[in-house]
Amino acid sequence: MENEQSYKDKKVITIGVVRELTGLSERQIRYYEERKLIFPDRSSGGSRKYSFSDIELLIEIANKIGDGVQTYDIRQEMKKKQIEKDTKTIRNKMIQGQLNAQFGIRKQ
Amino acid sequence: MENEQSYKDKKVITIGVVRELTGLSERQIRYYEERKLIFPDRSSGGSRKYSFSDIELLIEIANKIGDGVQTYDIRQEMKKKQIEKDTKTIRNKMIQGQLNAQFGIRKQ
DNA sequence: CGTGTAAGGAATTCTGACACG
DNA sequence: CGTGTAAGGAATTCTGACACG
Repeated sequence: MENEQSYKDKKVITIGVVRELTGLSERQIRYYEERKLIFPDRSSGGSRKYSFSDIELLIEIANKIGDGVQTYDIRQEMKKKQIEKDTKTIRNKMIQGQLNAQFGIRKQ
Repeated sequence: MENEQSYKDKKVITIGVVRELTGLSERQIRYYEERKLIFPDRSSGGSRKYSFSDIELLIEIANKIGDGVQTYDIRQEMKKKQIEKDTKTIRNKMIQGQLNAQFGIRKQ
């Protein structure tokens, strides 16, 4: 659950390769970043670095735009999903905290 | 067994990122290719592209060189390993062929 | 709104060679 | 043998802007 994901989420891919892998133009890829849909890392020189996850996300974004969804709405969707995810994480942490406090049970 | 590996073995990483990830110099990385220890893809423009597997292999190579092993000997080791692997693959295929011929058993 | 494009510059990468040892 | 380096050039990427609609 750590080593597997380390490949998928590691931001190491330059925009040219992303262009090839997604079929999108660099203009499109940069624009989606401008609209806060995607968040590449930067090299020391300023080049964008993407992960495989980012590439999958870009393809989803492009599909939605192809369906007529606007970037603003895509962003709202993503925010909502993120909140759901965070909520679950917090709930789990609270339950874990309760268990620890009462029984000292701890996940390995 | 296909999608997981597709990330690890996909050659999408430029030499600069490989340098950062391995701590090796570009000179070293290119030299190991010259000695036939590593085989990056090339972009249309000629830039080298490496996979995460390549990065792991580069680290192994560098460790061996640090131990005093010469590139030629590392190459022999790698060849030997590859032959063992191929032998196993061929043996499996032959067994599979026998089973198919006699019983029509087929792997899904 | 989402995308194409030309512009100019900076960062990245490439090859072949000389150097050291 | 394995690696550093300076050299010159080519490929890659960056930003800000104009255009269309």
